Amino acid sequence: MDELTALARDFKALGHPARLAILFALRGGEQCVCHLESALRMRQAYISQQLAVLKEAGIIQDRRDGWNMYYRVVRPDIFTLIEKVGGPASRPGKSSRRLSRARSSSSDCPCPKCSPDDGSGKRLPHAPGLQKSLPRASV
Amino acid sequence: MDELTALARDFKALGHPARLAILFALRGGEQCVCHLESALRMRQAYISQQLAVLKEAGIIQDRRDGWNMYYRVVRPDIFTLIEKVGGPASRPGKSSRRLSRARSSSSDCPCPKCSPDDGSGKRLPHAPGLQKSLPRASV
DNA sequence: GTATTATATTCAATAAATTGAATATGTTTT
DNA sequence: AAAACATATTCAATTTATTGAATATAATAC
Repeated sequence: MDELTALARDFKALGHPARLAILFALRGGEQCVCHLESALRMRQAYISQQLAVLKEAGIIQDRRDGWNMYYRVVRPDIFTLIEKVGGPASRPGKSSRRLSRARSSSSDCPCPKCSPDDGSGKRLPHAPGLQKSLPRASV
Repeated sequence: MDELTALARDFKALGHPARLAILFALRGGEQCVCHLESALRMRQAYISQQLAVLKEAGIIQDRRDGWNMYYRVVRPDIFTLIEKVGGPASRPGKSSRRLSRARSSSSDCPCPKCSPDDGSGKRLPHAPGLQKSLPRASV
């Protein structure tokens, strides 16, 4: 690929507020999706989509551990980069709630990293997930 | 505007190979559009469009001098930035000719900066520019 | 096995970016 | 004034990004 095109592709991957918010959330190290869901107050599917973009761009990588997928930034220069453009850019928690809500609070992430086994193993079971695969219109 | 959104907007402006090529061409200082046209081998209208995007993003500013518009980068941090991500990124002339051709060669820019008065004032007059404003369909 | 949990993918509708072509605007020259 | 020049804008067609909703997949618990 053209060198300028490759560079432009990097910038394009960074050119989205939700993706930047995710990257800021990953500053301290790897995090699972459910943690991002809690911390950023975005829907799970939406986060997964944006993570896929960042992964495709080679900025992050993932790792599975049981139920959880942990994502991490594999190009630390990205952070020095972000600070370069934005000036301070050092308060990840201040992401506004423009994006749709998901989990109720930031302390709501059930992954072993965020809640290192508090004894009460059960967490609010939600509506039984019956998922009948209804056939789609043929066109 | 949201801080992340503002930052994302900056990155988005950089997320295009033609705009990066323009920025590289402006590294040495201000240049007129006709110079960019020659140096980058892109059509004039196309360059103007991309310049407008960069200007809108606050990355460049312009200055008129007689016939010519001179553009300059008003945020030098942009360059340190570009080198950060792309690695070397130091040969602006290597831009591939994926984009349509315009002037015949790089030594073809007629602005006073590039051709500081060579005496032979005349340069290839092209077809007489008759521009009848034909009315457009009403919808 | 089934149910549950965490995450990913697909679909679809809309919005925005890309880019060539045509034309308009502003400046200088004559 | 008109002509020539440098640059900007508009239009339109196409492609790509965005994003909510629904559903699928993979791992674990039972």
